[in-house]
Amino acid sequence: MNNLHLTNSLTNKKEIFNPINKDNVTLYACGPTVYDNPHVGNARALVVFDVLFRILIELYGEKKVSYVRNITDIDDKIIEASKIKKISISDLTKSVTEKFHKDCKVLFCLNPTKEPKATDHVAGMINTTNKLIEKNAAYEKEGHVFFAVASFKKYGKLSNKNPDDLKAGARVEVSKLKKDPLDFVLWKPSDKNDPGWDSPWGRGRPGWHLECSVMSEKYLGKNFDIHGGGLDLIFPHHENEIAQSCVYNGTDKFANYWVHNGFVTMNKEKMSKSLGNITTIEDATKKYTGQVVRLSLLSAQYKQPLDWNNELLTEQSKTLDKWYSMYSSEVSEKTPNCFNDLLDDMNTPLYISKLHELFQESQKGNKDKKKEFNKACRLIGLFNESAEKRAEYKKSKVKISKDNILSKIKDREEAKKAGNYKLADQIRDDLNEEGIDIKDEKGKTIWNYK
RNA sequence: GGCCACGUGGCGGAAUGGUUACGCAGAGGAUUGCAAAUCCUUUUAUUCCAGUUCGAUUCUGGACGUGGCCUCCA
Repeated sequence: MNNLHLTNSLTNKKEIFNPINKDNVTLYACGPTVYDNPHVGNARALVVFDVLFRILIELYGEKKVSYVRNITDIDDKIIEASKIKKISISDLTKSVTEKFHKDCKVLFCLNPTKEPKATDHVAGMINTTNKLIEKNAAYEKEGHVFFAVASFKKYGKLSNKNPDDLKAGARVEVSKLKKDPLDFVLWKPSDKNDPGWDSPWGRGRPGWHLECSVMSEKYLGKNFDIHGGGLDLIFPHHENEIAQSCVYNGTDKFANYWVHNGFVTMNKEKMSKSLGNITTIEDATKKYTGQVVRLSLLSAQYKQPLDWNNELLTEQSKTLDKWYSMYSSEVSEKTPNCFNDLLDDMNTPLYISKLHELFQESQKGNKDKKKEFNKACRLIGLFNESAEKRAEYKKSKVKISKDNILSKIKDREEAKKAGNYKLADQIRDDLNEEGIDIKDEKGKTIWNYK
């Protein structure tokens, strides 16, 4: 397989990826709503699309891929959170955005080409809303503007839903202002104290789906290659994006490929804020390293569910420890053979199995394989910190001082010489407790931070 | 209720119409003062039923089970 294949949610089939323009391959991924600290579920989407970005870069070249990931900094959840936390909206969004950026860095995600904010694009959203009204695809009612779903015939194609079923199964109270229960809001009025912008329909703020349509068009064009996000965004978010963009653009083509990642689960249940079963990225990367979290997130194929638990993390942590013994700054220039496994719908587990093979061969002294191993690790965002830096990180978790360690090791060596193995073993056990790994190799004591 | 995904060894997790995934754990061996690390060898699996087929874990149908979407969510 030398072509990239992706499962397209539009068709539910694995398809060969053909970009519209090989000199500018375009990827849009839904970014965070900055109202609370990002959790491991958010991290999965982040890492999955980072890997896709890296694959595209490897295939088409760094300068020929445009990756846009938005930041949603206006939303009802943000307003609510700022009231609960009693801090201003701008302080809240600023601090959460900072935290998000920190998490991205810890997870070794590349910076997207562009990271637009919703609040910088309100004018564009008003403009789009106006056009949709002109086209009779939207209507104003008491300061609200709704998109009329009936104006888009293909509504429901992405999420595999037919509008009649949706109406029948409606579980939410429908606003009386809507002509059709499926219609969704493009613009809504803001209370005096809530953030708002002046518009032809009064002071208000945009609905959620509109920003992605406006920003993707601005930075990637009316028709672009890949749109990604979590499985839970398919309906209604992405369905609504498609509807409003297609009607606005007067086409039936928006993103050509829709890629959706599966959920992170806890005890088989979706990790989500509303269920309260979340682990923040900050906590996860504190306890383990960012790389361990990253490798764990890639241990299942992106569409499959991924259960988050200690066993997973400790296993990946062990793997990375092992692998780091073959860390090298000498990296092969060639694309490794196993890259093909990534091309096959990002089959990261299969790719990782090849990393194990390459590791074994490099350990046996095969220098080419070692270079290839190092290249292959970097390709999915591993080995981004040197072995020394990683050791430093581990050192920070150990309380005992280096001098103390060295002196204890000296004591142990003397005890060994004297044949006092009981004492020597005791010292080794003690150091082990402190987080120091001791091994005797060829008569020498080798020690490492665990 | 509608729609979707999934069900592989002790665990995680790929693949495949007939041949070892891989990792962790377990067992045996080499090595070691004993360990650790490493290396070698090795045990264990395709939810159930029916069909198609020379042959199905893989394709088709059904049953059961799990999870998800239908409301904010990555």
